[in-house]
Amino acid sequence: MIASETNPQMPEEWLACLKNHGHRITAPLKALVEILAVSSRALGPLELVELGRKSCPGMGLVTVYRALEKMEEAGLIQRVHQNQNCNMYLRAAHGHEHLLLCLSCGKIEFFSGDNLNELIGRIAQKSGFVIREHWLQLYGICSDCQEKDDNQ
Amino acid sequence: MIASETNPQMPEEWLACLKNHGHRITAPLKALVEILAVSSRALGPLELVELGRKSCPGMGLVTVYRALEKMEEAGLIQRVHQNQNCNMYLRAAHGHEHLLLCLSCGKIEFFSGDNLNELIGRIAQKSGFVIREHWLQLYGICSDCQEKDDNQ
DNA sequence: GTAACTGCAAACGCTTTGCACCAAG
DNA sequence: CTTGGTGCAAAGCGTTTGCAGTTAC
Repeated sequence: MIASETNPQMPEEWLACLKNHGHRITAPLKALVEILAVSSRALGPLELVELGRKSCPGMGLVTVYRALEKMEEAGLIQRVHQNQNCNMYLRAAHGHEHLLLCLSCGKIEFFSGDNLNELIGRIAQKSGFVIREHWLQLYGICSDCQEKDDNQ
Repeated sequence: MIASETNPQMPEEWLACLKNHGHRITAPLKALVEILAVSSRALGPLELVELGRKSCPGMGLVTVYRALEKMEEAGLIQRVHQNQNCNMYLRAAHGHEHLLLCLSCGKIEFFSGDNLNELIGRIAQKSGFVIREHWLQLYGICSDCQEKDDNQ
């Protein structure tokens, strides 16, 4: 099972978390939470206003930036780094998850179960570094996009 | 042995490579190559102009951007992604190298010898993705910075 | 000699800040 | 009622583009 299967109760949990962090639950924030909590793609500020305006017309771009700041600080979302755009956001990893990104459609799944301890120990010894964290991402083509390619 | 040990002949090889790509070898380009080919830290445009002006006074920031474009296109440098700044450049990885970054001083070493085939195969099977590439980075504290911390 | 490269200045686009009004609690 | 949040407009900042002069080859 892949961990990115969406959990329909998540938006409510996000709002509770944001409330706990001292933030008010406003319509724009709620709209953005409902988008980001279930998105299987990383989204940038411009996409987020556009999507957000569907349920919250007139939402300003500035509000998106401020909401992203709050959600990131609350540990709900993470910035996704890709070759080009590093300003896209996705729900934060739970525990020891890493990202698997589709190079064609941008879909992202989470995976876990890497065991890098042996490698990390070896590199630490060779380099003299004390290793604090690691960052692993896999890039490929998701099954939907493979089918699309086959049909062309 | 860590692969980032600098190779003194590298700047000349970079210039030959850039020439092969149809670029003229000018003073600013040469100065920037001499900096980037041997740097053990990722450098941003502003740091690069500043460093470049030591051997090439009056160098413009625009020239740095254009030189970076050429070097990246020629495969000589890569963009380094970090939590904050994603606009810093380092020599490109040779073959199957990955990065090991010092969180304290920014020093970067290359390492190789990861074996993720088993993991990649398992994730491919579970997710249905065809995996094309992977991206692995380790973050830690280098031995110099460990000593500094000890002395404080 | 010619075309690519340079540095400057202006333009551009994304992000942040200031502010008056609004609304959550 | 209080104060954090909103949307607008303006400012800020890193990057890109246009251009006339310069230089590699």
